[in-house]
Amino acid sequence: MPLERRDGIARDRAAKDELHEQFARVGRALANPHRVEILDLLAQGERSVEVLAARSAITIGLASAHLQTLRRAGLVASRRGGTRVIYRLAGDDVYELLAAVRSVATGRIADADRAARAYLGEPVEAVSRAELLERVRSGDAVVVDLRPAEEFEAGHIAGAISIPLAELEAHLAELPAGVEIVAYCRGPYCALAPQGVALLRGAGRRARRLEDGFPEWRLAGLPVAAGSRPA
Amino acid sequence: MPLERRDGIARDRAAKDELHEQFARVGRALANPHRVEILDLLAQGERSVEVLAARSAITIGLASAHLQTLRRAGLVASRRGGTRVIYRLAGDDVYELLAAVRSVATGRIADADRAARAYLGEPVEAVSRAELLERVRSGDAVVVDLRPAEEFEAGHIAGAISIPLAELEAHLAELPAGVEIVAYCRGPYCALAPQGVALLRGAGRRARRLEDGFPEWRLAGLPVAAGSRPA
DNA sequence: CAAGTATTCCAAGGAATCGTAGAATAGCAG
DNA sequence: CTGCTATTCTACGATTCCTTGGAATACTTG
Repeated sequence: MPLERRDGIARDRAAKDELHEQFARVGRALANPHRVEILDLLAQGERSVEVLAARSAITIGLASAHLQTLRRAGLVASRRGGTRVIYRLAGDDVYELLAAVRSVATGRIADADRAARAYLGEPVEAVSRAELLERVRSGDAVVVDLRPAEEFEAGHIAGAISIPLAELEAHLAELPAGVEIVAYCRGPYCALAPQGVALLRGAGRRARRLEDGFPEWRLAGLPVAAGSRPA
Repeated sequence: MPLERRDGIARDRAAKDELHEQFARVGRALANPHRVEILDLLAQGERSVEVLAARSAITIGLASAHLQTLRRAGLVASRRGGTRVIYRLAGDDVYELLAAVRSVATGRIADADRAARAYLGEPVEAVSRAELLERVRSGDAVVVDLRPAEEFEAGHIAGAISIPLAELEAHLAELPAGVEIVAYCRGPYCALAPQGVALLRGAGRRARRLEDGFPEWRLAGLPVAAGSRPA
């Protein structure tokens, strides 16, 4: 084989290796459980390092380090907001990537499916986005956002009311009787909605969860709202 | 805070950590450049360890180890075929995951975009799948599969002819003059089609590449064929 | 400009991963 | 049953990643 040709192939291989190395950088960013959890949290809206650390139960220093790993991989971006640094997902494609990872995991790894069932409980019938949209229009259902208040404020399904799961029991009386309650939270792997539905049913209410969560609703282009919750 | 409540939260956190750990297993599988390349090769069709090792320029032992990492993560499956072990992608969702990783990488990491351009050359206008379908029906174009013969045999666009890139120059005369030549290969990050198009244009032919590659064509539900190429 | 605080940086130990080389295994073919 | 070959297993050093604790930095706010 002539030298020129061999050089061409070697150059090709080096460029190909470099490209795959770059792809693997994204894989490495997804290779740590804390980073996956942080991405899930950021899908609800932008957050400071401090809040992310608290919600994912790690130290601030560790959260900062993971956030910078994510930033180097292009998955998150940041801005300064007053005295703190606010991180956000770099784009909708990042959430779609996260969704693909979780879907493959639960669909293809038996242990992952088991872990999901252990955390979420056995899957129950969910309300589709289309059905919910219709029933809200006809006043046939009330939509409850079970996430922490700050996540509701950063963005929520238009017309939903905010009742963080911890406060749900105390606010049962505020929920109208007669109509079905549809609860939602962060996404398909968030335990708030299943737990809320179980609590509501235990209290004798008709309740179901919405399929998936707020990020999927927003990405579907359905009506959303933002801002503080009414007193 | 009552003990019962704290226990509940602690149990929750353990279950949540375990779930995120499972998600991260998939991320770890994508965290190595050789594994990414192997997935790209397997998207063309099932392959033995030996062939995968040769095509990705690594030793057999290393290929075997990576394949088992991928299998533990649920991304590939294997069967025994005669004297060899044949690996395949575990499902179409795995290719979609790979596509999401590569798309985020090139879209969000400047170095990755640079590496893609270095390997593939500057992007040129591609033929859409819909357009190609139409022009093949009207006999207005000829479709050339530039991948190695074995990948063509494992599955190709219906009506395409197989001319591996290395043989393209020698088979120029077989390509009809007058009609445009549409070349395709493994996917959007495969260099065969860009190189083939450059060669054809250098020989005075009208040539463009198909957008993406064979896996995307198949996943779009468009007509495919399999089997050895005509002599 | 000074004080306060959120975040980042740094150092270090321990764990996991990577790639190589060679031995061991498994299953087909004769 | 025996030989052959593709694949897997094992052991190892080198490298990278993870986490912690504390020091350093940067920026806002008054």
